[in-house]
Amino acid sequence: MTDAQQLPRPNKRQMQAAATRERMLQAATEIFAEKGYQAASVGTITKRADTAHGTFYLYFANKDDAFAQVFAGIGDQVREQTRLSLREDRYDNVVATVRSFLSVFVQYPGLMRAMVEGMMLSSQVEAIWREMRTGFADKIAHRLEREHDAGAVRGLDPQAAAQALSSMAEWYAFTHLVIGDASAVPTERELEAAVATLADLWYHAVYGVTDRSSITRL
Amino acid sequence: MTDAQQLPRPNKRQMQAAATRERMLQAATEIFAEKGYQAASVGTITKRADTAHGTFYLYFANKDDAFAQVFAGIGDQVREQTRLSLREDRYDNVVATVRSFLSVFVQYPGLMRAMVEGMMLSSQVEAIWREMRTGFADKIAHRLEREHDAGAVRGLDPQAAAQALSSMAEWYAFTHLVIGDASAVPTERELEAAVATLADLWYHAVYGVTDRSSITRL
Amino acid sequence: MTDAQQLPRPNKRQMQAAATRERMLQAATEIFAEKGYQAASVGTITKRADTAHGTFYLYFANKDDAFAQVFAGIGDQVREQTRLSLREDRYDNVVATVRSFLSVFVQYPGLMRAMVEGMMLSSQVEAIWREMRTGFADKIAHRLEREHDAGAVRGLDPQAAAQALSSMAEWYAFTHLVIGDASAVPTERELEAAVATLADLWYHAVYGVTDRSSITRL
Amino acid sequence: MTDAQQLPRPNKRQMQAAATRERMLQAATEIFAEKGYQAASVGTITKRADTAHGTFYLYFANKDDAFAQVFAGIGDQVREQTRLSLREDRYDNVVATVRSFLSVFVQYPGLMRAMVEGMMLSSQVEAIWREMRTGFADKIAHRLEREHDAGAVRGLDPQAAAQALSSMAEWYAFTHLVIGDASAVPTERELEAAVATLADLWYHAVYGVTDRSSITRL
DNA sequence: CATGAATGAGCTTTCATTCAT
DNA sequence: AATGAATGAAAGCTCATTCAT
Repeated sequence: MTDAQQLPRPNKRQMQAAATRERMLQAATEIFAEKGYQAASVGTITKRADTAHGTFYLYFANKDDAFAQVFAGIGDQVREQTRLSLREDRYDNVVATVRSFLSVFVQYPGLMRAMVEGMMLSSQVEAIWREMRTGFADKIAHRLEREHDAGAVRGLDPQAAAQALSSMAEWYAFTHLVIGDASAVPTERELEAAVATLADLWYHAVYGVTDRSSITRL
Repeated sequence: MTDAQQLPRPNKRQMQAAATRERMLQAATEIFAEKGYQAASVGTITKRADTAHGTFYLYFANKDDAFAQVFAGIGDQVREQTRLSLREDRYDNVVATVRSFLSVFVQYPGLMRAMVEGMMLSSQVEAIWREMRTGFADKIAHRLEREHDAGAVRGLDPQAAAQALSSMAEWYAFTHLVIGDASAVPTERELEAAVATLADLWYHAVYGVTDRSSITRL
Repeated sequence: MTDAQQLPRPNKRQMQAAATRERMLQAATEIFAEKGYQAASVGTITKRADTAHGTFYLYFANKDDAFAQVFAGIGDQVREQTRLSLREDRYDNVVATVRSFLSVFVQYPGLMRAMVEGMMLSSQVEAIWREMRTGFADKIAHRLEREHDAGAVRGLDPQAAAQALSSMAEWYAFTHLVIGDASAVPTERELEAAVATLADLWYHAVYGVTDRSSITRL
Repeated sequence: MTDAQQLPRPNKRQMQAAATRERMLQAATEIFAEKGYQAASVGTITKRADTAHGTFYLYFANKDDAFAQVFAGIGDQVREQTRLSLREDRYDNVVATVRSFLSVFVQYPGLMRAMVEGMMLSSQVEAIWREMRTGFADKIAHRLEREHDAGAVRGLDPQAAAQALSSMAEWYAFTHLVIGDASAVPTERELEAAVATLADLWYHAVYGVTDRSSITRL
C-alpha cells in the first residue's frame, strides 16, 4: 500500500499488456534469430507469441521497428559481456578481450546473422550495430592510448586501429563461427582455435616491433 | 580478312542477342548495386534493360543465377586487380596488397553491399563470396608460407592467418568505405587513410617481433 | 432463447467471415463448373466472390484445396442422393439406382467435367473422385453380395462387377448428358432415355440367365 | 525417270520437310503421351524433335492443332485393331471384342489419358474421340441388330445399347488400366481380369434372359 | 524451309498493414 | 488491450505465339 501510492500503481490491464509485450519481444527475437530479417514474417512472430496478428502493431510500429527493438534489447547484454578485464599479462589481456568478443557470436549466431543482414537494409539497424561496435572499439582505443602514453605501444591512431582490430575479430568470427558450417553450433574447440589465431595476430599487430616501429621499450 | 573466313562469323541475329544479353547483364549489375540483393526485382531489371519481362529468363535461369553471373563478370577484374605484386620492400608489398583489395570496395560499393546481404539469404551467393575470398586468401597464405620457409616470419597457421587478415581488410573496408556515409562515394583521402591503418597493423601482425615470437632473424 | 445462452453465439465478425467463406466457396463452385479445373484461376474466383485476391488464401490453402472443398461440399448431397432405396421389385431397384446416379450428372454437369479433367492433372483430385466413386460402388457391391447369398445372382466378383456397372453408368452419363450438346442442359426426356437404356442392360447383366450362368433359381 | 515424270517429283526440300514433319509429329505424340495435354509444352516438343521452336508453327497451327493431328494419326490404328472377328461361339465373340478394345488402352495409356483430358478442353478433340468411339460402337450396334433379326437377342435400342456397353468397357479400362496404379504398365494378368469381368457382364447384358426379356429362343 | 530471339499476358502465392469489432 | 478478417500490391516464373533473319 505504501509503494502503491508512490509509484503509479500498474493496474491489471497494464500488467497484462507488459506481459504480452514481453512475449511478443521474445517471439520476435527467436524468429529473427531463426529466419533472419527478411524471411521472418509478422505472422510467424505472432503465432510464436500466441497473440492475434494485429497485436503486433500495438507494440511495434512495423517490422523494422520490431527488429530494432530486438537488438536494442540485446545491446546491453553484449556490452556487459565485452567488459574488458585487466590482467597482469598483456597477452592474456588480448586473449580475454578477443574471447569475450567472440563468445557473443557463439551465443547469438542467429541474431548476428540477422544483424548483418539488417545492416544492409536498414540504416536504423546499421545505427544500432554502429553503437554496439563503438562501445567495444572505444574501450580498445582507450587502452591503446594509455599504453602508448606509457610507452608500451608505438604511435598509431588509436581509434582507427581499434576499429580495424575489431573488424578482424568480428568478420573472422562471423565467417568462421556463424556461417561456417551450415547452422551447426560451433564447438568449443573451434572457438578456441579462432581465439588463438586472432589473439596472436592482434598481439603482434599492437605490440610487435619491426623496422618501422618507433617504440621506446620492448 | 583471313580470320573472317575461318571463324564462323557472327550473323546479325547472334550479334543482336549478344547485345541484349549485355544490356541485361549491365542492367542487373546496376539494379543489384542500387537496390541490394532481395529488393532487386526481375521486373526492375528488365525495365532498365528495356526488354520484355520474359527475356530475362532467356539469359538467366533465375534471379540467383543472374546474381552469380554479375559476380562472375566482375570476378576476373577483381582477380586481376588483386594479383600480388612483388616489390623489394616488404612493407610496400603489404601496402600494395591492401590497396588492391580495398580498391574493389571503392569500385563496387553497391555490389559488395548486395553480396554481403545475399550471403545471408542464399547459400548459392555465399558460395560465390567464398570462392572470391578464397582466391585472395590463398595467395596471402602461400606468401606467408614462403616467407616462413625463408625464416622471415614466425610460425603461424598460414591459412588461418591469411583469412584473419583478409577479414580485417574486408570488414574494415566494408564498414568504412561502403556503408560509412550513406551511399557517398568514398574519397581518395579516406581510401588512403584506411590503407595506412590496415597496412600498418597487417605488417606488424605478420613481421612484428614480441616476447612470444620465435623468429630466427629480424 | 435458452440455446442462445448456452452455445457460444457467433458474433458479428464470425458471421461476416462465414458469409465471406460462403461467397468464396460459391464463387469457386461456379468458376470451376464454368471454366474447368485448370482454366479456373484464383483471380477469377475472387472477382466473382467480390473479395480481394489474398482473401482466397484465408479460406483455401491453394487451388487444389479449393477444388477439394467444393466437392466435399456437394459430396454430402451426392451421398444422400445415391442412397439406395429398397423396393419390392428388383427392376425398380435398378432403375432407381441408375436414376439417382445419373441425376448427379444432370445437376452438376460442369463440375463433373471439371472433375474428370482434374483427375488427369492432380492425384489429389483423382483421390477425391476415387472416394466418391468407391462410396457408390461399395453399396452396389454389398447388394450384389447379399443377393448372391440369397441365391438370386450368379457367382461374380461383387467388387469388380459393381465397378464395371458404375463405369457404364458414369461414362455413358458423362458422354451423353455432360459433353453431349455443348453445355446445353440435358432434357428430362434425355435423362429418362439414358436411365432406360442403362437400367435394362444393368438388370440383364446382373440377373440375366445364359448358358454360362450357374444360378440356383430364376 | 519414268516415275519422276508422272508424279510431281518431290524435290530434296520437300523430302526434308516431310522428314521434319514426321519427326515433329512423333515428338508431339511422345510428349503428349508422357505429359498430357496441358503439361506438354511446345518447347518440350521441339526439343524432342530436335528442331527450332518456331518450326512447330510451320506444321501445326497451334498446340490444339498438333494435339488433334496426333489423335487423327492413331485413329486408324485403333480402328484397325478393333475390327471385330467372327467366331463360332457368341461368348468367345464378346471376349474377343472386349479384349481388342481394351488392348488399345494397354498399348497407349498415355495417349488415352491425354485424350480424356483433351476432351474436356477442346471440342475438336472431343470430335475426334466421338468419331473413334462411333466407329467401334457402330460395329457393335450392327451386330446386335443382326442378332436381333435372327431372334437371338431381345428387343433393345442397338445404338444406345452399343454405346452403353462401350462406355462400360472404356471407362472401366481407363480407371483400372490407365490411372489405376500410378503410371505402372498394367500386367497381362490385370488385363485378363478386366476382360473377364467385362465380358461376363456384357454377355449377360445382351444375351441374358430375365422376366423382362421378350426373347424368342434361348 | 528453318531458325530462335523476343514478347507479354498470365499464373499462383506471400505478407505487411489496416481497421471494424 | 486485443482481435483476426480483409486488403492488394508485389513477387518470380512459364509459355504460346510472332517475326525478322
